[in-house]
Amino acid sequence: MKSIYITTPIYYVNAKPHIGHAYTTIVCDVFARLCRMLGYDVKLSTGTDEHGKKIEQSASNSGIEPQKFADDISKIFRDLLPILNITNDDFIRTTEPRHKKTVKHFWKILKEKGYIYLGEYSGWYDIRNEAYFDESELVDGKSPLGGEVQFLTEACYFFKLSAFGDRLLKFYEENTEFIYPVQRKNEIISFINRGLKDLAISRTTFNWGVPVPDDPKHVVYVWLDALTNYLTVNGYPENEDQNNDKYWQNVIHFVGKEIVRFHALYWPAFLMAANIIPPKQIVSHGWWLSEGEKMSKSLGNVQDPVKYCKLFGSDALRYFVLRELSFGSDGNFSLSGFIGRYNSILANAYGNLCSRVFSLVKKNCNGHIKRPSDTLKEEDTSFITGVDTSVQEAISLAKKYAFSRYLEKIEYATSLANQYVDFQKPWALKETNPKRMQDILFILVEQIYKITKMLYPVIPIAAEKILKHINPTYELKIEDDEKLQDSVDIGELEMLFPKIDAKDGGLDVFTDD
RNA sequence: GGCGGAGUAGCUCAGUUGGUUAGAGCAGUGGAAUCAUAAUCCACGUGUCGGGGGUUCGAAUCCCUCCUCCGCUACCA
Repeated sequence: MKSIYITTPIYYVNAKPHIGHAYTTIVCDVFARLCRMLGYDVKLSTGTDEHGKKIEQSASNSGIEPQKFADDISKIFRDLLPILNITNDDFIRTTEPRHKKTVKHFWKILKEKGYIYLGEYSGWYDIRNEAYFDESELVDGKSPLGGEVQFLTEACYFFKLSAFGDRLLKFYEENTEFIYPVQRKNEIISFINRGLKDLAISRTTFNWGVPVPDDPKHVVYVWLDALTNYLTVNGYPENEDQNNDKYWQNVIHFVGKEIVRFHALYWPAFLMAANIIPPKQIVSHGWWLSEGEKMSKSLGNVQDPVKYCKLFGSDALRYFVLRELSFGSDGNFSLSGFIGRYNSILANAYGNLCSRVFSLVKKNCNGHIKRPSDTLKEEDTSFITGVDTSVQEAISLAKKYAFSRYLEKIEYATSLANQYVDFQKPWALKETNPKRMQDILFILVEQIYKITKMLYPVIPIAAEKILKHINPTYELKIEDDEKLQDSVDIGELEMLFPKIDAKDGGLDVFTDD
C-alpha cells in the first residue's frame, strides 16, 4: 500500500482562525480523503505554532502567561477541526514536550554536521517596530516603517544557508514538481539567484521559545522551530531513519503563498544539512478576498468559517471554497457567491436529482429496483459512459490540485443525469412499460452512487447519508469498475441541501457579531 | 529598479507539441416538461482572446514592443 503524509501549516496563535486557515485545512482534508479512497495509507497533520516574541508580547499585554495565552488560542484552532469535519491524525503544538525534544535534537544534528556557528547579527534596529533593516532600506535615516533606528549588534547563531544555493537549484531542477504552482517556483529560484546569506536562527531578545542546547540565553528562531513540527509528527528522532520511513518518502506540505519561501527553501536546506530527504512537494494556494476587498479586521470584513458551518453546514462551506477558488490563485469570498453556488449546484442540481430519482423509485417501484436484465439501449450506455468519463477526468484533476475543475466535472456528470431523467421520462412509463421504467431508475441510482462517491471527499456528511441509503454496505473506495449490488431498496431520505432563500431573515446572523 | 505571474463573453474562469465556425458554469431572454427542493430540460452570444508589430499557409497559443493589475525582492509569523 502506498503511503502519503499530508500537512497543513501549523497556525500561529496570535489571532483566531479565519476563512484562510479554514481553507488550507479543508483542502488538506479533501485531498486526504480522496487519497484514502484511492487506496493510500494517509497521515494528515495540523496544529499550532506558539512561540515567538509576538506571542510573548500579546500575552504580556493581556496580563497572562504565554503558555496560558497559547493554550487558549490553540484550543480555538483545535475546536475548529470537528466543525469543519477534518480527519486529521495528529494535532501538534510547538509547546509540547515531544516537539521541543525534536527541535533540540534537530539543532544538535545541524550543529554536529557543522552547519551552525555562533556569530553576530548587526543592522539598523527600529526600536518601536522591533525589526532590523539593512542600511539600503532606510528612508531619511529612519526605518521604512517610520521608526527611529540605531545600529545594534547582537550575538546569534547562524545556519550556513549560503552553502545550499547550488544544491537547492539542482534539487528543483531534478524535482520539477517540487514547488507548485510554477509561479512560486520562479520566485524562489530568483531569490536564490540573488545570492543566499546565512540565516540567523537564534534570538536573545525574548525568552518564549525553545532554548538553544548548551546556550539557553538563546531561543531557537521560530521558523526553524515551526518547520520541525513535520518531523515531530512523524516520530523523529525516535523514528530516526526518516529516509526509509514510508510516510516521509511521500510528504506533501500544503501552504499559503506567503510562506512558500520557508517551506520550499529553508526547510529543504535544513533537511539536507541533517541528511534527511526533503519533502516531495510544496503546494501553495492563494488568498481569499472578502466581498472583493482584502480581508482585514479594520475593514470588518473578516469571514468567519464557523458562522457558515452553523448556518449552512460544513459540507456547504467545503464545497464552496473548493469550487469557487481556482486553486493557486486568489479568489473572492462573498455571501452572494456562496448562496449562488449552494443553490444552483448542491440544492438544485445534485440535491434535487437525488430527490426526484429516489421519489420515483419509492412511488413507482415500492422502493425496490434491480439491475436490468436486458441489453442496455444506446441512450443508456452513452449516459453511463459520460458519467464514467467525467469521473475519470475528475480524479486526474483532483490529483493535480485542480479542485475547482474536479468539481466542475462532477457537476457535468450530475447534469447528464438530470438530462437523462428528462429525456427518458420514467414517470410516463409506469403504465405502458414498467420494466423499462425500472431499468431507467436503476441506471440512474447507480450513476448517482458513482457521482456521490466522487463528492464524498468534499461533502462527506451528505455523501455518506446517500451512499448508505443506496448501499448499506458501501465502502469508501473508488473502484475502476464501480458497481452497485444487483438489488437496491430505497427508503425515506431527508432533504440534504434545503434551498437558501437569500431574502430570508436568517441571514441577519451575519450582521450581529 | 530587478525577476516572475496575469489580462479570453455581464461575472468567475477553461483553453501550451500553433490548425476546422474560440469553450464551460453562473446571470439574462424565449420555449418545453411537471417525477422532483417552483427544482429540471432545450434554444439563444457581432467576445477587437489588453493595444500594436512580426514569424507562419494558419496564432488566444511563438517572437518583439507598449499599457494595466498582481506577486517576490530574507530575519514579522
